[in-house]
Amino acid sequence: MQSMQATLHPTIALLQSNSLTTVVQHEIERAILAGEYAPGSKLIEATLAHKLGVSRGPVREAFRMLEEAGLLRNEKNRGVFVRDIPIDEAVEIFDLRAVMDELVGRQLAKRITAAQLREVRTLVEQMEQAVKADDAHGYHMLNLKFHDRLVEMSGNGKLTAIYRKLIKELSLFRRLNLADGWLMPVSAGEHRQIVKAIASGDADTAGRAMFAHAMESKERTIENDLRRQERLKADKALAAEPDAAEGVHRAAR
Amino acid sequence: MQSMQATLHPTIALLQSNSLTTVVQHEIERAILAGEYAPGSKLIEATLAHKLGVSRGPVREAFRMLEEAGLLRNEKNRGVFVRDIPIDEAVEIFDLRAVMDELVGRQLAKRITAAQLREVRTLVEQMEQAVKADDAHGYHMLNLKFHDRLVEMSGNGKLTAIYRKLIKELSLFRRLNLADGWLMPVSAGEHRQIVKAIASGDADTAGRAMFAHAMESKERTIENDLRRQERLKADKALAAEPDAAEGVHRAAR
DNA sequence: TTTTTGCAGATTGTTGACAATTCCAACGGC
DNA sequence: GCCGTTGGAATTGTCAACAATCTGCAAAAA
Repeated sequence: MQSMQATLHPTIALLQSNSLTTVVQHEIERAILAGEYAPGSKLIEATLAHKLGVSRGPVREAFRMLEEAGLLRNEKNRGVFVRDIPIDEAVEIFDLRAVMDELVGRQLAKRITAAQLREVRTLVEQMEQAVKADDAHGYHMLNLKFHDRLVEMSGNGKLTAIYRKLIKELSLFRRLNLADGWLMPVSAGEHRQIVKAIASGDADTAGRAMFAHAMESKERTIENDLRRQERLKADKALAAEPDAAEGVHRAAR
Repeated sequence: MQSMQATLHPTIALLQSNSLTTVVQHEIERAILAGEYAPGSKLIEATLAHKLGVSRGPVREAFRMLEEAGLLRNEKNRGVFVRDIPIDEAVEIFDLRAVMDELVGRQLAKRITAAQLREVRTLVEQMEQAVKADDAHGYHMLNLKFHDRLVEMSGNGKLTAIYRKLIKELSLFRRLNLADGWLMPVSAGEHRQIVKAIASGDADTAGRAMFAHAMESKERTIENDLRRQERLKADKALAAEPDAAEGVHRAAR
């Protein structure tokens, strides 16, 4: 009798365990992380409900979940908005991630298996190929996967869950996106060091390598944001005096 | 004009920013943390809605939030239950908390103010008085406050939020409650050391002190759980052979 | 011109009704 | 006695309607 459960068609099994609320939640989360809704933009219950072919109830419940997950912000009687992470919060997240990564490194140095080591080495090689091919997007994806796998391999489920939550929130920090074309080779070199330290079995060294790597990307992000702020200020000054520098190509709006 | 906002009566301001969902969420959370709903017990939408004088909608939305917050667990078509944290997850949380506390210690060593130092010293003294008075409950409350204040003083909002979330989940680890009458004096001594290390301004020492303290309570919890498991097993063995040891006073059921 | 007031449309907050599912106990066949 | 079945009760999932609130604009007042 119970064995029939296993033979059910995948689609049916999906509808059996997922309520509409869950489906809606995942779809909205996917869309947000894919950048289909920009940070700060407003989500309208009725519109989404109609688009997904459900009533407003499940949409509202999904909103409450995503709100608690840190992806949406709710203003009573005004609506829900995609959250926009300010630079200060991003920095806080980086500090937190650093100590979490340090723990990951320490744990992995002690308990990583040969198969897992092969897997992360493959990822590092793929990243180095992406650097050679100047494929920033591919590199970014591999980088995310590399760190996600390391955290998962640490064996601490709670840590994994919180790490992923933080990464999702970080992706709402707009200014991050344009930062990664920068110093791919440096980051790639650090990855090789990390794997080496973990493979050596030295917990302290592995922890330090992970911590340092996280702090590096924090510093890179801060610098990049400063540059960005300055460029924006300069842009504004130009807009205030439109008679000067007519031929300069500027961003639209 | 805008200054009027600030002069609003507190009650009005409360109703203005809190929807029914929010109120219900906080009430259920309070009840859970106060132990009014035991871990594993089921919460019925209609019952709660009636008790709080609202319809099921807000209750369901509050459920989704508390689910995401890790206090409730949802089984489709079967209902929501107060989560019961298994020992393995509790251990994971302790490891996480340890590295977070280490970060707190490092940050505080650098940036704690004189006023803040006075405040935590007062808390330590109050804890020592609780030890003398053999007031386990008072000690427990002060201990929670002591650590919460330290985390908050670290100035990292994200860390504070996650720390509090973890503490709430830990409180659902039933077996914890009976563990604290144990070694209050030891724990109290460690607190004094922590404050001393922070006051000295040495980041490494302060971090280590915080880390070590967290690990100590982890070990204490594990030991206590082992003892508990054994006692339970012995109890079961007795129940299986009811003819032996008739006069022994045993827990009901 | 500037500010205020009033209204209409859009959107969110809340509710009660209905559909789908699970639970449980009584029943009957083996 | 044991197992599967079959009702009905309890509970959750979903929906559509209504109430409350906000937004933007246009007309009126200063």
